[in-house]
Amino acid sequence: MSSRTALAVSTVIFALRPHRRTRRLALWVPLVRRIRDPHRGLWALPGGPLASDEGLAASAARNLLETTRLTPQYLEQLYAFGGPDRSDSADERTVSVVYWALVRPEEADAGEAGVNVRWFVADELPELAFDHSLIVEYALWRLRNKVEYSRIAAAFLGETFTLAELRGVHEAVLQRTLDPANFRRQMESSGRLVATEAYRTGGRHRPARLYRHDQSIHLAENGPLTGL
Amino acid sequence: MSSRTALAVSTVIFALRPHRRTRRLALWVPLVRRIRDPHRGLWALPGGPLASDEGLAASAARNLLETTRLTPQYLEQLYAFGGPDRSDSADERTVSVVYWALVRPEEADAGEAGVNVRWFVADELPELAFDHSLIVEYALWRLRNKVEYSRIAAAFLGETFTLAELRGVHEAVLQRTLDPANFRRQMESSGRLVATEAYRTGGRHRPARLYRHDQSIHLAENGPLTGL
DNA sequence: TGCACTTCTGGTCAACCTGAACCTAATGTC
DNA sequence: GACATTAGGTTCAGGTTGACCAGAAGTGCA
Repeated sequence: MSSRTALAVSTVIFALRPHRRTRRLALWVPLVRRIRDPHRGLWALPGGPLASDEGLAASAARNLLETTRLTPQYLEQLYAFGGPDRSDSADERTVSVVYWALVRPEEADAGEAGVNVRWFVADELPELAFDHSLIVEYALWRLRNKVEYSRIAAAFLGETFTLAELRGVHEAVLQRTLDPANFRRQMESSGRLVATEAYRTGGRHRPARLYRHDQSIHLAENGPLTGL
Repeated sequence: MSSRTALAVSTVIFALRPHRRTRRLALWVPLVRRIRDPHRGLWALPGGPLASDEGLAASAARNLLETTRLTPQYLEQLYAFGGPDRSDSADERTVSVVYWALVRPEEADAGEAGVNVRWFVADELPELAFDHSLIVEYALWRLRNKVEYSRIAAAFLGETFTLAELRGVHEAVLQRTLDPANFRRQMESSGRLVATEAYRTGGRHRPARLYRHDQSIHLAENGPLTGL
């Protein structure tokens, strides 16, 4: 009854890199090892208290930078978790505003530095602190839904890319193979792609045309909140 | 820099009632007149500080009950707003976790009592306090999106209803007319409806069969968060 | 009683979308 | 130059969608 309520911001960060065993693209998530009770020693989402003069999204981006040295290509609010049971300690309850972010693989490599930070494959996580397992599960659900009707897959890729590369992102996120011809038809008719005159050569096969995304289209459509 | 951060929970409450002029179904929203600065006299979303021992959703439901005497048929988190600029006063910043709720019209009538509470048609709102106009706009956007792929329209109706009544809800939310025959076909093939043996008589036309929703299907699919 | 009127309900049709299969094009390798 | 491999394009069947039509079954009125 007399408990205080603390406000924290955490972030689920996704990167796309080959799985260690299968070499196929998989989603990776960086976690931070807790160095104090409760849940000391368990892995948790990067996050921290909200600075008094910054916005929620800014706090997520700052914390992401501090813990993983990364800047997100895409950042969106996921959910605010505030059950009275998820307390840090007996006399303090924490409400967490959680964001989810997408970063490029090159960036993810550069971010390996942090000593208490380690990257995990998103579907092979260890036991996490607090309710963070549920949070990651929900973030994965949102990502898998959103990749189908937005162009957020672009956040995993560079400026230009082949349709096979873009398809690889979708396949890794959705965890199923997609028909190349049908995928091409869908992407071409979506109007989100712009064909360039460049080609990706070097493979032992016909070169693939490079595309880029139409920059005038937002990564994801969030209605009236698009600007935030 | 030295400002404190307060945590509040607000709710955008939707009911469906005939428009005062056109007599057509429209979305209504209850607002509360502010009795203190800042924005004294302006209308604002019902809400209040989070009690220390309750969950976020519970706080929204309690506040909804206190200000409008209503219990929601549907309640879902909308977004957490926390820009550093939306402060109540110079030295205190407020982070608002906003929910949106759907209530039945009968309930909405009973809720007229509150003296500083008034219902407005959702697209004809006056100037609102803080960033509440944006919040309502976003809630409307979410509602209009969600009504197309979930069965939340049921929250506006009673236990049983005719297809015309259900179509009326969709038309009012989406603000466009729908073909009765095609709407029927879609609803029937969705598997969400169960036909009853009762009919609605009394109109000067052929009686309409009454349907009810399949209770085993959730109002809205929220993935891993369905239980919360 | 019979007719007008209204909405319910079931159906058709063309356009579009989707998944699946197949074919040709263009490169590197041997 | 033959071959393996992936890019890129076409076709076909099945399902879905919007537009429209017509009979069914009530109420109200002559």
